[in-house]
Amino acid sequence: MKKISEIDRESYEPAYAQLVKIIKQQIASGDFLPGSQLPSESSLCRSFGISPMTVRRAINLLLEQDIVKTIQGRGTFVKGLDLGNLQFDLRELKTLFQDKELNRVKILETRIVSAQENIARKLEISTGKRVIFLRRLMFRESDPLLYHIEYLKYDPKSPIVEAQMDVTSLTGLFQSSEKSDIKKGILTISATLLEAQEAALLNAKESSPAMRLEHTFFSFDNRTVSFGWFIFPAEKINFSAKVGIWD
Amino acid sequence: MKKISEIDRESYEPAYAQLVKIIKQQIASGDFLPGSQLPSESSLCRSFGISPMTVRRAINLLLEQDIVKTIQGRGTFVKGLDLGNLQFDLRELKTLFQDKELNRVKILETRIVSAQENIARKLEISTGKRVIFLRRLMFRESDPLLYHIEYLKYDPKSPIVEAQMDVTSLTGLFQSSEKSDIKKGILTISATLLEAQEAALLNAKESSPAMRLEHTFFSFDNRTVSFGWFIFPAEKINFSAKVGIWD
DNA sequence: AAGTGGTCTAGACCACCTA
DNA sequence: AGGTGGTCTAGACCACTTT
Repeated sequence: MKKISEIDRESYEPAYAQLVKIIKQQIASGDFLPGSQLPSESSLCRSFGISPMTVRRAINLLLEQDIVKTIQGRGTFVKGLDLGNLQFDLRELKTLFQDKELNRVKILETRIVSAQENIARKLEISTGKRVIFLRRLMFRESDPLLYHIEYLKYDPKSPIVEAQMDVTSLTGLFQSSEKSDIKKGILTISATLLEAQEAALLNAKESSPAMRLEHTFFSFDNRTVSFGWFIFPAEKINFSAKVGIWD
Repeated sequence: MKKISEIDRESYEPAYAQLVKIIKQQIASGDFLPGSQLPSESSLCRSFGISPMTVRRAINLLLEQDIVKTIQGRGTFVKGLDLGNLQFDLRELKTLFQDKELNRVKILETRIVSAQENIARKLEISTGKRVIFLRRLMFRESDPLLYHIEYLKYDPKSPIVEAQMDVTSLTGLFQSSEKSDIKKGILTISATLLEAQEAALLNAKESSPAMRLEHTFFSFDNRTVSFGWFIFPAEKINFSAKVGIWD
């Protein structure tokens, strides 16, 4: 039960974080192979001179990172790779919206239209009702990158329309926007081909591959307030994810 | 400082999980709007009759779920939606590989070839060196769904080749595979068009949209062991993600 | 000075598994 | 019975922000 490494109590880095690092490093260097059992929690307490709660917290973090799995009464074991838990995030998109100066959003069209059948169904209203129709184009250094189409529910009785439009604005969505009227949303990503109009706007070839990110947003009373989709050419952006132990 | 709800100490559900539910429910029902401040941790301790560590754990979970943000010395605040932290997972793919009986994997080709320049660069070997070339097709109920191409580094001196092939098998990757030789991997998802051969195999039309999931895997000594990609027609699969508070 | 989040302790008790 | 993970306590101390 030798200590490979020790917790530095003077460090600004919390003990649990240090323990996470140590264990990850030991796994990465092959001290513990996938499938093998880690030292028990009480053993780790003794080895590192820290209390059970601190060890537990470190283990919980390793669990979240999908590096380890626990079986009550048996022990803690090193996991192998598992693509099923792979997660792609949209940080790349987020960074695009960070710098407001460099990246502008151009509103191509905004008007009130009668909802067609498919839109009405998505917004949970009756066909023909009025909805707000939006078309936006977003640039990265004057290069068109993202085309956005959105249908917003229009309620003249409670005209929070401007607030909705602000909230649903691109910059608002990709920053941590406070005070929004939106409680939840569901997004779906898929592959598609650029139509003529889209290709022209995005400065790309017609029928070339593109990613389509469809969204539906709901208000705090669980009613649909917005439906739409983003289109971006495949060669201009893509998403990456890492699995396993990266250091 | 009225209690809206209480912790049930008889429940099998841990106190911290119950507190998470209660706070989420209160936010979802509009008791705390985005931007507003939550009761302090000590206040929550008193209100619910639980200890600081238990409250802390609940807050940490809300932080992970991106529902709340904390500022030391100021308080805990409700966050609005933030698509920047949106995460897509491949659970849908994973479930496909769960039932081994229904979904079979057909190996179309497996042979040793000389590495072309681009493959050699990916595998960090010199051009012309021998690599293992694999082509697989995966079915969902006799419907071709996934086409997989992979190049494996071939090292005759330490012929762990079979182990590698097993590890890199589709079923192995999407289940929680123990004892793999792979330490980490990086995946990139993008949109593409089906080429003639791909379309024929996948029972789809040529030049129709498809998702491409490229992967590179590394061994425990940080050397590249595998490079390849999955192709699946857009209409047969897509990925969803939820944001905000869903219950 | 008082209130806030953040870390940590040194035990306790429970549920589960193996022997 | 003894070891394992899992939860929880009732305090302590610290860093930070506001008053």
